[in-house]
Amino acid sequence: MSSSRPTIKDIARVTGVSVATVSRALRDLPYVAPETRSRVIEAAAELQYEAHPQASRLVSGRTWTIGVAAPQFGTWFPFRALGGINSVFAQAGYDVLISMMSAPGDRRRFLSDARSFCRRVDGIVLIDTFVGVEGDPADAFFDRPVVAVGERLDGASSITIDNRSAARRAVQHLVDLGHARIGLVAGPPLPDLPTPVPEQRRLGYEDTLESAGLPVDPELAVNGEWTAAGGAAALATLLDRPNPPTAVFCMSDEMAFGVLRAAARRGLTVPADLSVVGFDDHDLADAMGLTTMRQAVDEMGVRAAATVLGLIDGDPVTDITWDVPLMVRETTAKMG
Amino acid sequence: MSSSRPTIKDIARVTGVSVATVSRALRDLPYVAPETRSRVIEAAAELQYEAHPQASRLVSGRTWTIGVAAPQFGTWFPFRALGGINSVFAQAGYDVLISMMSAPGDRRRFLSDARSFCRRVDGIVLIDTFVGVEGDPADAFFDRPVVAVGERLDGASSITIDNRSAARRAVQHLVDLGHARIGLVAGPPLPDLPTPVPEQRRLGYEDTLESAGLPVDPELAVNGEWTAAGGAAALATLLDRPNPPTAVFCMSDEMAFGVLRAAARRGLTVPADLSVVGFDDHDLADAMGLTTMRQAVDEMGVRAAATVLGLIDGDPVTDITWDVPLMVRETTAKMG
DNA sequence: GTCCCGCCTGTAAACGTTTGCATCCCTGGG
DNA sequence: CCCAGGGATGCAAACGTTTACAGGCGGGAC
Repeated sequence: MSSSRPTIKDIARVTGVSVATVSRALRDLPYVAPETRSRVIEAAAELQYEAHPQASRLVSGRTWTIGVAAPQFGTWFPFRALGGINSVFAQAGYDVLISMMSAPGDRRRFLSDARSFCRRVDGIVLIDTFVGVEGDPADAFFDRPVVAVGERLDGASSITIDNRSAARRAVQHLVDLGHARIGLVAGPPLPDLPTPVPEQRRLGYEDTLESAGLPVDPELAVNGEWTAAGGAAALATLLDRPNPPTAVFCMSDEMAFGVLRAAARRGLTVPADLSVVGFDDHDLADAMGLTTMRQAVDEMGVRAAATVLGLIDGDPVTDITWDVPLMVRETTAKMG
Repeated sequence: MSSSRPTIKDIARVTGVSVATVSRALRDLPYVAPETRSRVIEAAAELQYEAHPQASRLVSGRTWTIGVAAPQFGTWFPFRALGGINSVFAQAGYDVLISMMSAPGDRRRFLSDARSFCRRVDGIVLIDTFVGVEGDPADAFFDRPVVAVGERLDGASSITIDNRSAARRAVQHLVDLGHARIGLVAGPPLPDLPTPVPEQRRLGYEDTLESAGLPVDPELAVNGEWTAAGGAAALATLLDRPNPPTAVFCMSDEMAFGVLRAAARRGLTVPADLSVVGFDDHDLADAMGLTTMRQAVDEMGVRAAATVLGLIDGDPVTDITWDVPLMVRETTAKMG
């Protein structure tokens, strides 16, 4: 009784009104006399009263919490998105509960526990979880409003980019500079994460070559890991080909960084000897002078969060396609 | 009644026992007949029953949630730590609630709302929040077990590194290679985040110079932002000095990346013309060949999480100092 | 002077668990 | 044969809110 936190009853006793009135006064509900309300608010401030979250959640059903599911590949993309997402929810008074998928099997586990996850949250943001690829709509997994970032999902709002078109434009940039032998540093399909992204980016690459009348040479496309080391290894492979490329398109900036380094080690100057374009606009891309396709991940996160709040308020489901502009910097130049 | 989730009462009705027995059976408490227990478990599985989190939290006081507070400077450090932290808690059946501090003022707000944050969690992990610098112990803010990563905090367990000693060893490495003019690319104090880290690293830098009998030349120490661009700008400044350094120690890897790029632009070869050592062991450090001081952030996160779980179980408060080994790679070489 | 209606307030029933306590039954020891 | 004791179970009271419902009170319309 001494040190424990004050309850709504304490406020009621102190102010001489009922708990119902206190509850109404504190939540700005109508039908409370102005003078009563201010007395209650004052007493609550005095006693440093705060409603017990679990109690109010139990009865009202609102958890004032949003769940965010994110993969842990790379560290860059999901965290940036999380930053944007968090800022909106913090502002709106929501807590953010995260479910990170790091180990293999985590994704499956998340999906099978999805309904239990839903009970703790009022809405859900999915980052690159590719829930829809199995063909089920959102409500097969979730009974809360859902926004998917990175994929379309039936029954959920979505924020996506057009990977194919973006890749097309990246490669077109190289074509426009006069390059005819353009390599592809591709990321492999991810184990445990059925993403169509690598395939889309590859298709975009091929689209542009074909429309430019250039041959699609399988020798010029190599898979590396989705890391800088993978990019470096991939470039090494490309440069060992009998007829190496004069430019490369990398499916991610991290791979592009590896490519830049591997090129330097081989004594090649970028962009004089080799043009490089990446994908993402990684935090370091600007400082590295990397030409790349810009995904404004934090802004996408902000938008995703706002969309969830809208869904909770009854807004209809929407699909948003995000613009991915080409950022020309210093790793691409006219063919020699 | 039709579509809503089953409650403990439904299980009780189906199995013909009381709700109390169901509750005990499902939580592995003693005093339940083996046959009763299995009947209950079976029925629960059949109906896909799961206890309502808010209800059980309300009465038991356990939230089965851990709060993690992290700054958003850089994107690398806190997210890596979060990965490690999350893996442990997921394993242990805890949810993870995050409180990211991105905007100026967020830190103060977090601290003033700390008690309210506590009500939602059973324990707290603080990443580089520097709560202790004001001189108050942990229980001035929190009434839950706390583990601080990156600082010591009275009344809380902690996982820290010795920044001064690590910086000393980084610079000693350069001294050992024969360098006599060693630059410092320092990060500035962070607005809104009273961290002693930059000062400690600077002191370590000076320690080594002094013990090596080298002058501490203020011309050789410059502040850049804690970014690659900041590092690049800092190096440019250093190289414009009348008597430029032959080696630099950078307070972070991101700054070091900027330094590497700025060096290349100036036509300097690393490490032939300039040795560079960083601090952190950023995800890209290995691929970039950067010599650096390794902070195994994910492992620190794992340890921090395990420590919180220990505190919840009644373990005593402990302070752990993490080892920061020098990773010699390809950006440092013998002088001349 | 009534009546009606709308503002304000209180009473009490949820919400779905956990848990202290009482009860019942069965077994084994005296 | 009785009684102590402990395992198994049920009853009911919490936990701290929100909210449906029922009044009470006052003022304006008639």
